[in-house]
Amino acid sequence: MSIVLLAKNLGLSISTVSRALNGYEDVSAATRERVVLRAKAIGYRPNPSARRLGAGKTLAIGVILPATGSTGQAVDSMYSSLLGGVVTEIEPAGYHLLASMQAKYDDARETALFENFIRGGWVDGLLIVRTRVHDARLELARAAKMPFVTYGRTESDQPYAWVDTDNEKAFHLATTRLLDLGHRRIALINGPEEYSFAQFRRRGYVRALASRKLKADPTWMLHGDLTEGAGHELCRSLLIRRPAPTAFVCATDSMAFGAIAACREAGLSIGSDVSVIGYGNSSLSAFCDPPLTTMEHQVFENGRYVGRALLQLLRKEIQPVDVHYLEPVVLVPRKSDGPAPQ
Amino acid sequence: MSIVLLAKNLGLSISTVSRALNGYEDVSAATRERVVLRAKAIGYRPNPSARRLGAGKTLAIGVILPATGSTGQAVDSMYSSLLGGVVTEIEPAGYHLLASMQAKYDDARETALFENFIRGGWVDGLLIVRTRVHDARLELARAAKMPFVTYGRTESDQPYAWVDTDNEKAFHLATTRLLDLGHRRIALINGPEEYSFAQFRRRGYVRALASRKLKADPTWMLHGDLTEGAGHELCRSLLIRRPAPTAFVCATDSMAFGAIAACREAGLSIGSDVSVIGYGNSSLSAFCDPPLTTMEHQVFENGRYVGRALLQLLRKEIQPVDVHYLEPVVLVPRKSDGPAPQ
DNA sequence: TTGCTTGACAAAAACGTTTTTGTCAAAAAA
DNA sequence: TTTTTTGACAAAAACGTTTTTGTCAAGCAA
Repeated sequence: MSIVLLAKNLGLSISTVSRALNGYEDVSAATRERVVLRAKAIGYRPNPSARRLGAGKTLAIGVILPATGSTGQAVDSMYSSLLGGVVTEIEPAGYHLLASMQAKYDDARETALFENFIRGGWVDGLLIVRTRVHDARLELARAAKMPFVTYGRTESDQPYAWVDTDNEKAFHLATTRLLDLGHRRIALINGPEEYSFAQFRRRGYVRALASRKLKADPTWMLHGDLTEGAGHELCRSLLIRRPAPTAFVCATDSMAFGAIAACREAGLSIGSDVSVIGYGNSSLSAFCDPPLTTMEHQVFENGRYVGRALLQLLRKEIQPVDVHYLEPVVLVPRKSDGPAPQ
Repeated sequence: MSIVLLAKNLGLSISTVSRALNGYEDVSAATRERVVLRAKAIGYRPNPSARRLGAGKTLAIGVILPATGSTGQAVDSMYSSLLGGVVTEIEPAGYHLLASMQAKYDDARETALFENFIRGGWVDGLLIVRTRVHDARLELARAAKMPFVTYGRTESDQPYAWVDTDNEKAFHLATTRLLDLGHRRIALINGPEEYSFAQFRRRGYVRALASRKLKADPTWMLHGDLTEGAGHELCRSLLIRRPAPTAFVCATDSMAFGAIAACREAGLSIGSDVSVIGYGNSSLSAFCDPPLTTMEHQVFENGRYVGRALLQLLRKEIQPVDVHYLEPVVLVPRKSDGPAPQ
């Protein structure tokens, strides 16, 4: 069922039918309605491939999922929600999400893959996730004149469209909370330092300490991947120091659970001997023992924001500089933290 | 940089260049090599849209992610890994993954979306996830003559390509383990009953009981969504019964964590007063307290299997009937289960 | 020599749209 | 009345490939 048949069926030209369906003004309202009705009646669906070729658009948004973990086989589950939000917004506009994946962290390979993806003409726009402090992907996208939105900020001398969580505020909040509880030996169990979110978090932590005239000890700010295993390992390495920390701020709930495991193994009671704060408000955090004090993070909603921004950028309704959305972060107090032990 | 320019540059016809690049036999080896080299040198990349239109293929595999939860905003994080596996396999073959999403469970809307997706000519093949006992999507895909692989089995009178986990075996294994530990009052905290995996799990559970001449009590086989909240709620409703269960087999680790929370609230000691077994071997399960006895589930690897099967189906190298992969399941013993209390 | 096959390439059609340009009557302005 | 504008549609070009069909010389068999 092509547009040719539909046009024949209506006794109109192909161009009129096409323009009627696409809402152009040089088609009378009566004709437009007739076309739309008949199209629906006989089940006409424009062929996407032809549409793409004709219009020079792919009707797709691309995303390259970063694999994590040493085997490169795990994908951060957060992305499920993020992409869900993006799709929710772009789908009604006729766009789809084209997902690629970077099998394992490897800078040269990633660049090649990314380059091929954007220069190959697969997508009209791009979602760049898990930004690094210096992120080559932005240059590649710009060079290809490909509209993009980053999820997370990065260092760039030109304006770019970003959606991010207020990581600095979040960790300032968490650290301040612990300081208010009387803690003075607070450790930071952070994510990989090449990611910009880790830098923001560290900054929030350092600022909070500084505002109480405390100097952050670099050996108490550790980095690891965002897993229970890393959280466990890093926490253990901190607990054997003397004096040991009395509190831990962790980059993810997963890391916090790992840290809690390490504390328990050391015979410490969570929430009294030692305090742990996570990040993400995972569904589990309310059900573990003790319930985890953590920070709320609306990933799905952020995805929706990203989707809307991308659509507007594609339509040139806005400029990259107009997309600067910093999600506010809320602390969810539960039972994994408490007053500092004497 | 179109194929026209490349052809001109080489002094060859467009058709010869196209056929050379696509490895046809009616191009001499010398010419083919010359074309390939020159294409690389001047950075020629075939335009995907034109390729799709010309060849009548979309070079894309479609998947519709099911949203879960009452708000319809959560996407099961398992899919990140599954899709990661799929992409890993199809990417090198030049295929991409087109992800759509069903915003909220709604049968009519879902069918419409699915129909549009496959009839709209967006994809060459389909991944159907989270199969239901009776799944209308298979009929739709078949009617559209769209190759597909399901992740999970379903009831169908025709052969179809599926990849699934041996849910029945898994729950037989878990239940038998609890029986061997002396438990006689074992409850099943299952997933939503419309999903076929829930049926298989129930079957495994019932069979295990039957093999010890025990009859499964229907009121001890409960269904809920795959969250901590549901696990918590269901477990609590079971614990107030007299006699109460001494063991729980749960459909996911998340549900198990919820169940554990409920047991703890009831003052029960996990692993001695009461036993809980989860499913999925989530990264957390090794780090919680007590470490969770659960079942290993290789989602990423299953995704790879799905990807390979889809490619072979598209190339007509195999038939749907040839794709019946049942992932074996392994029980990972930890500390959340133990001998039945006296 | 003649006719048939084969190897290697070229020409042209096809894919199904969108977009640009063209047409022509009716309405409006000069 | 004549010219210009406008409204509504049609014709044709363009998008960049793949696929089908055609060509023609060289090689081979009759």
